[in-house]
Amino acid sequence: MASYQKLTPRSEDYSKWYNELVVKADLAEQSAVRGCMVIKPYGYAIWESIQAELDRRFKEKGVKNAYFPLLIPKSFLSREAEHVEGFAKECAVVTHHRLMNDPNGKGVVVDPDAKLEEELIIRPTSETIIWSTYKNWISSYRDLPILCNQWCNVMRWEMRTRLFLRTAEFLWQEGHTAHATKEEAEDFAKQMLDVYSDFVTDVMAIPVIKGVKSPNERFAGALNTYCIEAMMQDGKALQAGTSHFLGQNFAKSFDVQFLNNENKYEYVWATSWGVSTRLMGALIMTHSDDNGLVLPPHLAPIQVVIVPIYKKEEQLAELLAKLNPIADQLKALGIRVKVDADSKYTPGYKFADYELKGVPVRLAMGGRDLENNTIEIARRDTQSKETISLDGIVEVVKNLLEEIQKNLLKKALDFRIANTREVNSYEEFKEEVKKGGFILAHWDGTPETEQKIKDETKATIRCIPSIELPGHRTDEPGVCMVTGKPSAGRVIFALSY
RNA sequence: CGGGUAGUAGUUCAGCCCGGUUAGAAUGCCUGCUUUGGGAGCAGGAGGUCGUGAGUUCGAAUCUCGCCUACCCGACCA
Repeated sequence: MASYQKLTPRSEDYSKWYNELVVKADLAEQSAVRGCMVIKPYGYAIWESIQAELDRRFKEKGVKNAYFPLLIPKSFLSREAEHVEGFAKECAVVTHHRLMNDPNGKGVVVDPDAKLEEELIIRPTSETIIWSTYKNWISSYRDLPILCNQWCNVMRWEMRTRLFLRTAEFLWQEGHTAHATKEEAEDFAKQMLDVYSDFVTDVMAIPVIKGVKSPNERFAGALNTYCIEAMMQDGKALQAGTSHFLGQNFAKSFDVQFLNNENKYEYVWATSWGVSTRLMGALIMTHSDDNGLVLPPHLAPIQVVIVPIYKKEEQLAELLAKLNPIADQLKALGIRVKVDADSKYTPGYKFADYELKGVPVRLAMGGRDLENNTIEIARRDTQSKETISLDGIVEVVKNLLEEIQKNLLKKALDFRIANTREVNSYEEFKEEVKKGGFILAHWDGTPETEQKIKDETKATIRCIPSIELPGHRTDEPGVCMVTGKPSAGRVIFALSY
């Protein structure tokens, strides 16, 4: 059960607040293995909602789910030069296939005779195993496009881990598509970014900026990485999703060619795109407050909790006679409702606990309400509550859920706008970066300059925005704040997760 | 992976410096009664090989070393 202790306030220690919230809201906890988390039922329910909604949207694009193996032959990774360079440092490697009793002691040890001929790596991403497979699936332009996605776990041996934000093992989906033309592949990568952007905005109520990654931040092996970037409450940026145009890099590395309608061989064009359990971190750090989690209604496992306040069993029966029909009507509208008549906890305890868990709307009814034909309705996002007439309560709740959804998005967007600013000199930039938020500045487009800025300020280019930002023009030319060389437009700099 | 800090009941922590009764507290948990409009009260009860493995010692939660895990700062990264 939840602890009585309050969360560390965000203003005191943001990082501590986050860590405590994840555990106390019952989302996830540490496991015995470094960097690997246990996602608890309440947290997993949220992830399942994310999965279900995204999966539906993928399928609308014609994407089909499949499954590729966890283990990848070590040699596959090195087929694509940049890819191996990007991932080699953080791969877990399987070297043996058997254990044996320790001949001089207790327990078991690795059997030295069971060494694998070729070592296997645990997938940090699946491009290589998938492209080695696609080679067998593709021979003609009639086989294209191939649009596959898999929901799975991957492992990257991280040095410094945090629940949901950066774990050694994490859950994600990875889509991998094969196309006959460059234009089609590039277009598909952008379409999938739109899917992410719409989902994160409409369902998670997190405003995002669509854009393109600078070369330094590009996915290892991609020609272009499109991304959505969100701003957390502490002003740091978080990459919420990426979609890559892979060109023909993997097709060439794995020799995947098709015969076009002129009977000529061509290499296949590829994309890959993914979002991970990191979205859970984005969700938490966008909306939640010092009292706990705040969930957007579209994603909340429980959207409405109903708490009867009673003194005697007879009174509970009387209250439930009123409350159960309300719950049924809400359920009939597809609203996820929980009636909590458990006598084990007092109403006050329940109020605090459901706030910690982020339930968007709470209804409470007691003796006074019975007399007056009223009910108390409280919303999690603003922490406000009022007592209203029972008449039309179902409609009121339904509308309130939508209002909360909108309000959360607006609040987050207002915050982002308030913390986005233009900077023109590098001196000013150095000062402004420390304050957090997004900084729009001119950059000469070279990796060297980007690296210099990163080394000196820790800020990186989050993206070259491809959408209009409220109150700012980013597409006007200027001069690089560092080198004075020409710049095509402003890019977004920030400290990031 | 480097530097720092920490690990004792489900949880938060005291005890450790200065080794020596049966290792404590709060909270949570279980039982009963009583309560229930913002984390209720009383009574009783269960719960620990002190992260782990070695070592020092007559004796280790306490001293030494290795390892594991977490947190903070770096490097790296979704």
